[in-house]
Amino acid sequence: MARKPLSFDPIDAAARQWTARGWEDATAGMVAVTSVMRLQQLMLSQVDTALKPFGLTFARYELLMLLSFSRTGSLPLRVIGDRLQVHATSVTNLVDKLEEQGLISRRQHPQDRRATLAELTDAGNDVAQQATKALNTDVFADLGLGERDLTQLAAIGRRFRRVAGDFS
Amino acid sequence: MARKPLSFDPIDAAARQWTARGWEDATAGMVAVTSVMRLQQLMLSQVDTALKPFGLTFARYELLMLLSFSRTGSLPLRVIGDRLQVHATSVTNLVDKLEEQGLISRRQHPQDRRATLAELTDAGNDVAQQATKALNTDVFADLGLGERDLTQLAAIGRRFRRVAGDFS
DNA sequence: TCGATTTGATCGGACGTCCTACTATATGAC
DNA sequence: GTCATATAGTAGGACGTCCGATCAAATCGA
Repeated sequence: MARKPLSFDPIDAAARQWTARGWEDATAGMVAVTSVMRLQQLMLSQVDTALKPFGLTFARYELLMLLSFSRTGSLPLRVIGDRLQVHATSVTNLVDKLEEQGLISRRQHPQDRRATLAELTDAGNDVAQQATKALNTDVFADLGLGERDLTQLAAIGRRFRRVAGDFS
Repeated sequence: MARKPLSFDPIDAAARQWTARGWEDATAGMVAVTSVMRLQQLMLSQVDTALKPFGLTFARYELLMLLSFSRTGSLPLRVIGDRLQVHATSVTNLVDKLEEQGLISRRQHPQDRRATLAELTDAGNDVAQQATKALNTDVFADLGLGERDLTQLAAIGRRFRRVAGDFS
């Protein structure tokens, strides 16, 4: 798990290069983007590790939870893609895998014959609940950041997502 | 490019579900992780779009810039992996592609016969400089976040990366 | 009503990431 | 000096993401 830490902050090193070359008006943006890239990598790694015993990845877990939050335990693939903010082909891919695992099943949409519903199976529901428990205690409940950092991170993220057109 | 925005914030919706089910001690962490995932997706998309005219992705661009910042324009693959915080196989993969594009070349390490150096070519250096210009003006200089948000994001990211063991 | 357009889902391909396994070389211990 | 261990890089495979193209079904417009 643990690779040996560097003796310096690589992003800070990049920032110094940026400034030294006269790109100071872009330095803050470069640092922000690079930081988010690394944060995602680290967080995803922690999450996937916690999910591994259940045969899940974060992407599959999110799909499962989305279904478990829905009224009927089923949603059209199109809606899943919208909510999860991923491409339609990614949804097809995830649904294929989860269906192989027996955690969801595909059904015909009653009205629209083009559409397909993904429906949670009993096994899928069980796994989702257990995985949530593990994820909450092993990762989400203690990320290593203070309450204040978490709040600010959420707020900044929300602003960026709104500006980027995720929601209005 | 623009998918139609949702009428609500999907992460906020998830947060309400979390709290409603009594997982409030994990809600803030879940929101932080999910936000970072989405931020990364959005930022990477913007960056890759800006880089596309140069035949580059962000991963390849970072490798190029790392070399351009080095004294000799060349680094052992191992060092590249450490700095970029990616797996050795990812480095091999990136170096393969960049070498095919003629932007870098592989060389023998003078001392260690196991090791390989990646060296920037003249073409690689040119592309890196042009790509940086585009990236700085098109993306980094105006992310859509305020100065304050950028600073806080960098600070929070730095704390998390340190706790996660990236550097000391 | 009937043709044109849009929409839902899938296939094939590219990309970057990780992991395990493997080879070759270097280093350390005795 | 020799053997055991650690390190550098690569091969093969899995995963999730995206894009472009495709096909069928729904919807819109004249």
